[in-house]
Amino acid sequence: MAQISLTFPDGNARQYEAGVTAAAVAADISNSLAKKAISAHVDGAHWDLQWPIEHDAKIAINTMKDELAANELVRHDLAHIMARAVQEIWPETQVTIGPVIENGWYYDFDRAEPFTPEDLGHIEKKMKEIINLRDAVRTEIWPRDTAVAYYEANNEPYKVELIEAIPGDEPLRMYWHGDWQDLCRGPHLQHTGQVPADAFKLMSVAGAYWRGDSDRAMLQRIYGVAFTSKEKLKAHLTMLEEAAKRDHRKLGREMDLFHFEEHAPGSVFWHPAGWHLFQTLIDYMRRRQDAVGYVEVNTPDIMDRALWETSGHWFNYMENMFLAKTHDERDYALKPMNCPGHMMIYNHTLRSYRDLPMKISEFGKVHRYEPSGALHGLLRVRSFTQDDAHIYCTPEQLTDECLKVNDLILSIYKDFGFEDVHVKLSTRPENRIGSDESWDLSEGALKTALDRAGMSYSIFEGEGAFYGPKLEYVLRDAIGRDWQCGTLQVDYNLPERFGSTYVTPAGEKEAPVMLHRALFGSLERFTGILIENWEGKLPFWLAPRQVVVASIISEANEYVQKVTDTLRAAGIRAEADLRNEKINYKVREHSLSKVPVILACGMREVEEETVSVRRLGSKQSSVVTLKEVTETLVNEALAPDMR
RNA sequence: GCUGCUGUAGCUCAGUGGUAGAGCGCACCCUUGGUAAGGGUGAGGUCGGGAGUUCAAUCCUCCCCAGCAGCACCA
Repeated sequence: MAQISLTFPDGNARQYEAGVTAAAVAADISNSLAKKAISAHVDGAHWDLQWPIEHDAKIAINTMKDELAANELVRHDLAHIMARAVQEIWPETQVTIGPVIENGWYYDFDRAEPFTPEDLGHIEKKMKEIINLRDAVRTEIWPRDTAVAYYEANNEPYKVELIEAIPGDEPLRMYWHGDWQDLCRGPHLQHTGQVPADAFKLMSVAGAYWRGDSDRAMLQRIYGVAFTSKEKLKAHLTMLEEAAKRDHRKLGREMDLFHFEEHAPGSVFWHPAGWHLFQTLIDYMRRRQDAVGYVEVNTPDIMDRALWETSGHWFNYMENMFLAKTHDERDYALKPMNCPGHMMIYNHTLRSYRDLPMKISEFGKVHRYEPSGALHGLLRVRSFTQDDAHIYCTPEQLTDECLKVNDLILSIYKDFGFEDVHVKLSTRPENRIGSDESWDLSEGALKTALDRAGMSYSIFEGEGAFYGPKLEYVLRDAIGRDWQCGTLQVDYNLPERFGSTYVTPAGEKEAPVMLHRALFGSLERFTGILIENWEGKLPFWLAPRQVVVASIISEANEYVQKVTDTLRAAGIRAEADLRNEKINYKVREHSLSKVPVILACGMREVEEETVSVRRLGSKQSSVVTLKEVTETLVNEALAPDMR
């Protein structure tokens, strides 16, 4: 028997016979480790304790204390245990796939009857029974024919399809949790009792397409969350409750920012306060763009079909477009993008290389007929305002311009408190226009710009727009959720389709390259993200209602009005609250609606020409002079780029 | 769009085969109160829309619309 050498994390090595299992290695170290062991890492690969090790390797034995490995195993075993529970309760149910995801797992089932919320309770109970059985987990590698025959005999066509999709040279591994069997890559725990029975919870049932394909069967997916301890589960559930409190749809109502109506699904009715916030964002962006050479334009919302045929939208984007036919049968469409309008402006006169790069911006309201199920508050709407711009430049200027956009976008996100930004590069999709050469060039330009900026990014093959590849800027908010906002796209196609040119130094006409970019992305979405990120407690400069001046007794009303007028004259958004209510009541109400500053005035303040300042989130108040508070607030009201 | 669930007063929700209720909010009155709900009175609803079953539908059935969760799609 050949000998192999296994090196432990502390640098020591031991000799074993080839084919030794990680479990045997653990047992060789100590009995207690053998009991506590859950898996191993062998040369960095997550390794089932039952798998044989054939070669010299680095090895580390994992216990429940190794959080990453433990979570993966617990969640993966729970996926199997849940599938077993479901098949024990409803034997006619077919199983498909059940992967580990962030915080838990899911498993997709095919069953005629829908699972109900009550069913989840029954399944959970059955799962706990299975865990208590402490059934051994074992694994084998099967020949392909045997596996296919087995699943055909058991009427599990989904599994047969899965096997057929696995490359022929890959071994097929089977796992058993007790008598229940599943095709699975592994690794797994040693017995079901290793799963903490009190640290998981089934969360919800939802539809999901087989293999993620909307043309295929709709399965039923059960989601679960699981951790290594009851406390961690509890912490996760608490976090979910916190996230629910931040829901911008709820806060939008409480802060009286906007609402939706069933006759305009996916379109926002902005209330005065919400619209003020929206305009504050536009003012800010307009200043930032003015500072770096953009010019602002405005183009029509409804344009003739012919324009959309030229741009390619009519044939490539039709299902997302709102159409408008007039009584005389002329076909128009509401713009789903601003680019064709900007092409008209670019093309309106002869352009010189001296005009480039030319940066045309527009706060353009676009309409897209999104699938009904996609709508989600402000974050996914059917009519939205883009902080859109198109940069026309020469091929030589392209990379530099991409870099400038990248710099601007990062600087802007920073002003809003977002420093954790991920970039996704989406490359040519199947449904596209333009030559492969132009796609090579545009994808290359984006990659070069990212590399030069030293940005890390992930590539999403085939997810670009139909006219060009795109960078997507994804923001991570205060509670770790990701939101796609800004975008930068390179386009060789539209200038060509619209016959756009510029005159070169040599007097020849050439086609410019075009960049599409949006930094907030959608003002609606960005507003929603800001609300959630700050839990409605917006920074002073963004808060639509900045100050409420509240009287404590009615004798102070005149003074309250004077304070309010003083602040308003200084440019602060202040309101007087002279209602015949107790100060407790006023404080509570304005705190709930997230007004950042409450200034209370009673007779003391009247006599001393002061105000009692209470900041949102603070339980304390401090008395300062009217002059002083005005100066402080005027300073705080400045946007970050004005300071 | 797909699967499941939901739709009752401005908001949050209870309720019933015999045409409706609470709390908050709103209006009015009393109360002038010092930092997260003072008290009283009152006004608000074709029970999402349409059709069907029934002597009778807010409730049961079907269709449509909208919302929620997830999937698919996306800024």
